[in-house]
Amino acid sequence: MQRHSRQRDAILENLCSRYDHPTAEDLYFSLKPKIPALSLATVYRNLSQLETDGKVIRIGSGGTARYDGNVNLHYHLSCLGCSGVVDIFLDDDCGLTEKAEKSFDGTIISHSVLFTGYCSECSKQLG
Amino acid sequence: MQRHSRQRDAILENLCSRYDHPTAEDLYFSLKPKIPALSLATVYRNLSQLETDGKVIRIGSGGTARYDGNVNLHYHLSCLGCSGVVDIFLDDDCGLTEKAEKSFDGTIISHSVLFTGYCSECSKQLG
DNA sequence: AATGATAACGATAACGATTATCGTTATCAG
DNA sequence: CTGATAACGATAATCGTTATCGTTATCATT
Repeated sequence: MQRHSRQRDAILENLCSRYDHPTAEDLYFSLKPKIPALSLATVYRNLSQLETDGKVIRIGSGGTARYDGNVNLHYHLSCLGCSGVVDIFLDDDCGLTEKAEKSFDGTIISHSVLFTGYCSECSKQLG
Repeated sequence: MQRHSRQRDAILENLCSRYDHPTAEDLYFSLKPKIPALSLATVYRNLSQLETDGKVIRIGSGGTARYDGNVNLHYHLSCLGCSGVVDIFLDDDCGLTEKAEKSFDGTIISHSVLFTGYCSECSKQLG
């Protein structure tokens, strides 16, 4: 039985109001002023719970995990310059799931695409 | 100046001869009998070197990284049942890179697709 | 073949992100 | 209002990975 919690509300609300794919620690420091008693463990706990509830997406781009409050189908680019993550919106999923299901014998539930390269700003700086 | 090393050869050879996407530790234990003095640090060191040399692919599916000696374009499925990783071969990349380049202002170097679901064996068991 | 510079090694300490523990607090059905 | 317990905060523990450091192996140059 899942109970209501102010902390979980605040975490989800904060995450959904931003588009910079914060880490658990980013969220922690962002919420600390509003909820001084907040613990980092609580942020991790709730992020993983929100993920299993399908309300949040974890982007496991190596080292530190980042989170996204937008659960609609879209992809990400991990920038080699600033090591940030930016959204990549395509019109469709290119039929990736159907093609994959034809080529193998198991069950596909979801998929994620992670591009590697340089974001708009870092691209300009490199010329 | 990169020097030759028996350990690196053995790691690459072992990785390329198998299709189970082993972790660094898997490779370590697999090679230990043949090279008793091998250190786990050496395995990590060489895997990351082989990765930057483009001879190996790191699959950063959350927790523990797995490695793939097949550097040709193909994708992976992370099985929710056995938590293994299996290959997904598609005929093409569905034009993913071109579509993404049109929809955003930066530079794309590569991409990876990770499907989530159940492998052939785990699918059958679930019926 | 011997030499010397240094890349790579092995062992292990350090690191950092995440998870587990545990006593306390907040939620909520009865 | 009350009791059961989900969730909390603080912090210790875990675990994959990286850094350190003294030693060894590689290899271009004698």
